[in-house]
Amino acid sequence: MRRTNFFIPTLRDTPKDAQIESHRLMLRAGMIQQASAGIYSWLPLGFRSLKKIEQIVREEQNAAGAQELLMPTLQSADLWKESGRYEDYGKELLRITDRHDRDMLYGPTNEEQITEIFRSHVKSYKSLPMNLYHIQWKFRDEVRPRFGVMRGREFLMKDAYSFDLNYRDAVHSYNKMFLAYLKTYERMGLKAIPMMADSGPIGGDMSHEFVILAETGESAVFYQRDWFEGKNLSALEETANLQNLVNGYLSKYAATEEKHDQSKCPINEKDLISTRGIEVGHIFYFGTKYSEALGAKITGPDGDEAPVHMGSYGVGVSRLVGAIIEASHDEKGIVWPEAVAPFRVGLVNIKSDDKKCVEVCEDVYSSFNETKLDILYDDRDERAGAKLNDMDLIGLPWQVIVGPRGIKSGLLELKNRRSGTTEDLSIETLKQRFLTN
RNA sequence: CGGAGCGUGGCGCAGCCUGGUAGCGCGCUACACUGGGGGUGUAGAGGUCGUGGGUUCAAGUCCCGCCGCUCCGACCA
Repeated sequence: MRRTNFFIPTLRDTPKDAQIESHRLMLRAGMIQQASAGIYSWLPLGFRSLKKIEQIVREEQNAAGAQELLMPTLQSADLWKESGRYEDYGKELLRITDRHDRDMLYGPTNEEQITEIFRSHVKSYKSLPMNLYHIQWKFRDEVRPRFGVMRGREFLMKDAYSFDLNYRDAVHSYNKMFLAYLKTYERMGLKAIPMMADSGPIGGDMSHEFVILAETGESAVFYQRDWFEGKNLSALEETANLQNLVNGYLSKYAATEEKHDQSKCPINEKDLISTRGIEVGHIFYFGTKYSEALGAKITGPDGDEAPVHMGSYGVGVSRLVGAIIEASHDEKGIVWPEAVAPFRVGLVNIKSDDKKCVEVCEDVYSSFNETKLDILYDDRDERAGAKLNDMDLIGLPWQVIVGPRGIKSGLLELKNRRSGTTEDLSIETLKQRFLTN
């Protein structure tokens, strides 16, 4: 993509409303624009990262055997009255009335809807296990939205719902999701810790929050000092016993503020790290809470009918964009992990009226494009400083810098955004580095 | 929902106390010089001062209502 054809309204000044670094950077890098409190438009650059994150979530859900579908954002209130949550959910639920004066709501979550789908089609244990998910916009009318997309009112979330015959099978489904989550976050370059958590208004008795550590995180978290030792996700292959794998992750102490009680904590205070974290996923097993309320019953092998056992599994997709930036930035701007960067490589022409520089840039640009490798070519007629600062702000993992200085000896510069290290390469070496394999 | 604050060109702000020609920096447009970390000069464009009412000869400025946004707290993916 050419920068002159790609809308990135970067800001030099920091908008005063932004309070935390990820929010400031998203605004400055031209990724989002606030539409109203807690509601954002995703501009092209932000949209690209959002979609990359969404796609990783999707791939890992599919790999774990979940099936994607899509449920609407607007729901009839009827099902919610049936489950009792229309009354219970309180003011966070955005209630709407249509022209016929029917009660509607903008879904904050979809347990009722998915249960309705399930109950009208699935009657036998032979169809189980089943896990259905969608990636859809949700709305929770937070009293006080803040921190940009990390705590918006409208947000994009992946929510999966598992259906099983009994508790034992449900735990297996839960474990599969548990491990899928670890893989998902790892692919995004994040270290997420599963923590014992409260299940909140969704209800249930087994629940974990996936938390990434960040000083500016919204909640206090506690975990054992040596938590990360011996954790190896590549051991997550299907060969092993799922429960053992999960147990391995849960063997060391980690809990959110609500669940943590120092007086009852098995870990000595000096071996415990107290910091802050951002919740980027939450999984629940809640048994038959909704299936009973909504009459989602299945017939077992013994011929008896019983409510299906359910779990739900959320990933805050839009929140992750902010969370990743919160966990990965420096004083110059964003530092994207490669898998979720809006573009993998940024190409900077230092001297845009130099014929030779243009020629080399066009060469690099077209050969990267041919292989569908994400590249953003800053072809604007700006000063070098402006382009380089912008590139650092946007935070693409690699910068290819083309200027007259290097061109003389047939070299261009490759800079790693994270480490800041640069090396001089020939065009051919550069192409080989990125375009092979 | 309790407490606090802010709405003035695209962004950041001054002007309000003490009423009297709407300003600054950045950005934007054109041209020239310039060209490896946001350069310089010249000439420009751009504002219903959130909104409705009131006081006054006169309101960005004073008074009242409303709306929006932000911060602290309580709450949450």
